[in-house]
Amino acid sequence: MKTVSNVVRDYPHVSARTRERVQRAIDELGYRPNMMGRRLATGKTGLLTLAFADVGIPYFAELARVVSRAAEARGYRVLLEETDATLDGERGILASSEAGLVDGMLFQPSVMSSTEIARHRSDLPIVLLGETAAPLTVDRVMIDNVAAAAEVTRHLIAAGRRRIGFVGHEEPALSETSRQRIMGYQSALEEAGLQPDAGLLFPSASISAADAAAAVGAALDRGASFDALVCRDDLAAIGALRALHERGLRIPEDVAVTGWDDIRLAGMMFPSLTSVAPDLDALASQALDMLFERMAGFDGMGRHRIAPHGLVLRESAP
Amino acid sequence: MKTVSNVVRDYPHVSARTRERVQRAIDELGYRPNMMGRRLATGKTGLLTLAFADVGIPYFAELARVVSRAAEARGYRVLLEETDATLDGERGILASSEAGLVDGMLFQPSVMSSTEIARHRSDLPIVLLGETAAPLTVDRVMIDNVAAAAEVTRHLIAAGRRRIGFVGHEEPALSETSRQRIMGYQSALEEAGLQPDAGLLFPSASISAADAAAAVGAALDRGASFDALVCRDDLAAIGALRALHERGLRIPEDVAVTGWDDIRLAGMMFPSLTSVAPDLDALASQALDMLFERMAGFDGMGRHRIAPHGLVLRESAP
DNA sequence: TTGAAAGCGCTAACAG
DNA sequence: CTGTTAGCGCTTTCAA
Repeated sequence: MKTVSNVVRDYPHVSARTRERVQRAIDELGYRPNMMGRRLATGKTGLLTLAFADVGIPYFAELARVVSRAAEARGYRVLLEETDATLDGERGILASSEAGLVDGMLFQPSVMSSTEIARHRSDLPIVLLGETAAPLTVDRVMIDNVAAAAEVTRHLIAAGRRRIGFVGHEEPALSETSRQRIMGYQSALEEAGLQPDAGLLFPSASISAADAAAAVGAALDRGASFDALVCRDDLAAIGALRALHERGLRIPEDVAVTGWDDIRLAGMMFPSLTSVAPDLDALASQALDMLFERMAGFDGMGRHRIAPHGLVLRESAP
Repeated sequence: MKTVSNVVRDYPHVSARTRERVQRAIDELGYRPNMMGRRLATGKTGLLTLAFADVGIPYFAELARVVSRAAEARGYRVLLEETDATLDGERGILASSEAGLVDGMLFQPSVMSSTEIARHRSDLPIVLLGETAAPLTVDRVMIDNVAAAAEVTRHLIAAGRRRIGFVGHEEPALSETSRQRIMGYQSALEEAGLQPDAGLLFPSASISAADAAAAVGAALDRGASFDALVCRDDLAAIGALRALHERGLRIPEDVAVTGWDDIRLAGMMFPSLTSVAPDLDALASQALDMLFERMAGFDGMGRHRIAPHGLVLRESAP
C-alpha cells in the first residue's frame, strides 16, 4: 500500500524495479488516485476559492483567468464564487458553513465593511483583493487608486482639459473603490488650481455600461458641460462613449474619456479607450504569495501590498 | 457520533431535546463539518468542473455565471478549468489524472475531434456544450447554429443587403462552430438566389476583436466591397465595427453588421449590435439536467439537445 | 431514537 | 527500500 502511494507521488526511495512493477499494474488497472482520500489524509485540499461580485464583469473575468493560471502553476485549482455585490452574498462567502473544502480564499469584497470582515474569525486563510477597507489583521493587495486616478486626471489637464467630470460611482453609498478614485481625481484638479465641481460627478445606478450611458446621457440632456470624463471603470467609459456618440459629440475633440482596468475590449472601442491598467499578474502573484504563507502557518499582522499599474494611452484621451 | 451526524444533516428522527443539546455544543465549539470527510464517506464531492477555452472571452464568462448559479441551486459548486483552446489543454481536462475530485463535468471543446472524445472512456459523467462534433455516446447541448445563421442572414437580405460577407472564422482549420454558421449563412444566400462569394469570407487569426478588426480592415483596404457582415461572434462584430469606423464607413447605412452571443456589451456598442442570442439559462439547465441524470446512474446513449435562441435586433442591422 | 462498529481511499509514522 | 498499523472526519449498516 505504502509503496504504491510512494510510486504514485514520485517519492524517490523506491527501487526502479518495484516502481516499474507498480506502474504497470496501475496502467493495466487504470487506477486513478482518489483525491478525497488523499485530501482527508493530508488535510490539504488543493483548492482555493476566488470570490468576487460577478464573472460577467470583464475585469473580474480577466482576474479569474490570471488567478486561475497562477494557482495552477502552484498546483492549486480555483473554485469560483460570486457574491453579486450583495451583503448577503458576501456574508455567505465568509460564513460558508462547510470547513475544509478549500485551503484558502482570495476575496474581493464590494460592500462589506472592514469591521465586519475583521470580526469574522475564521481559521481559513484569506487574502483580500481590491480597495475595500481591509482590517489591519488581514492581508490585502490593491493598486494605488488615489495615485492612478490623479495620474489620469493630470494627463487630461496636461492635454488642456479644464472641465473634467467623473463618471460611474455609486449613489448614495460610495464604494471604497470609487471614493479613492474620486479622491485622486479631486486632488489632481486642486493641484492644478482647478475648482472641483460637484455638478460634474455623474453617479451610475450600477456597475454597467448601460447605467453609465444613462447617467452621462441625462447629464448632457440637462445641459451639463465638460470637456473630459474620468470614468470609474472601462464599463462606465464604454457607456460614456455611447452617450456622447448618440448626441453627436466628438471624442476626444469635444470630450476626452478615460477608463479603468484596461479590459481586453478597451482597445477595440471607437475611439479606443485610454485606461488605467492594473498589473494583474503582479496582483495575483502577490496575493497568492501571501495566501500561501498564511496557509503554511504564518500568523502575523495583515500585510497590505500595492501592485503596480500603468496608464495606457489610446485615442479617447491621447 | 451518529446522532451528531444526524443533527448536522437535519435527519428527522432525533428527539428535540437531544437535537437541542447537540446544537448547543456545536455552537459553543464552533464545529464545522469537514467536507472532505463527508465526501470520502459518501463518494460524492458536490463539485462540478466547467471547462472551456478562456474566461476572458465574454461569452464564456457569461456562461460560467449562468452555470455556476444553476449548479448552486442544485447544491453544487463549480470548478473552473481553462483549455486555452489547445489540444493539450483539452486532453489535460479529460485525462486529469486524479479521480473523485468532481462528480461531473460540463465541457465545451474547441479543437478536439469527436472520435478522440469518444475514445476517452472515463467513468466521469460528462455533458458537452457547443457545436463541436459530439460522439453519439455522449450528451450534448447546443443551439441550432445553422438555423440561427440562416435567420440572421435572411434578416439582412430582407433589409435589402446583397453583398453579405462572413467574418471571424478560423483559418485554415475551421472549427465546427464556424462551419455550421457558415453553412447557415450560405444556405440563406442561396435560398434568396444570391451567389455565395468566397471572396466575402474574412477569416480571423483568433477569436478576438483585434484580429477580426485586422481582417476586415485588410479586406477593405484591398478594395473588398460588401453591404453587410455576418460575424461569427460578438467579438468579431466589435472588431468589424472598429475597422469600418476607422475607414469612415457608416453603420448600418453603408454596411450592416450582426454579431453572435448577445454579450452584455452588445447593446452598448455604437451602433449597438444586432446579435444572435442563445438562451443561456435553458442551455445550462438542460446540460445540468442531463449531467445529473448521468451522475444518478443513467447510462444510455448520448442525448443531443437543442437550446432555444433568439435574434436581438439593434442599430447595427435594424 | 441512540450508539457501536466498520470502512470510504489515502498518508504518516514506524518497523522490518 | 518495503510493509504494517493507525488514523484523517465523516456516513452507513446494524444493534440496543
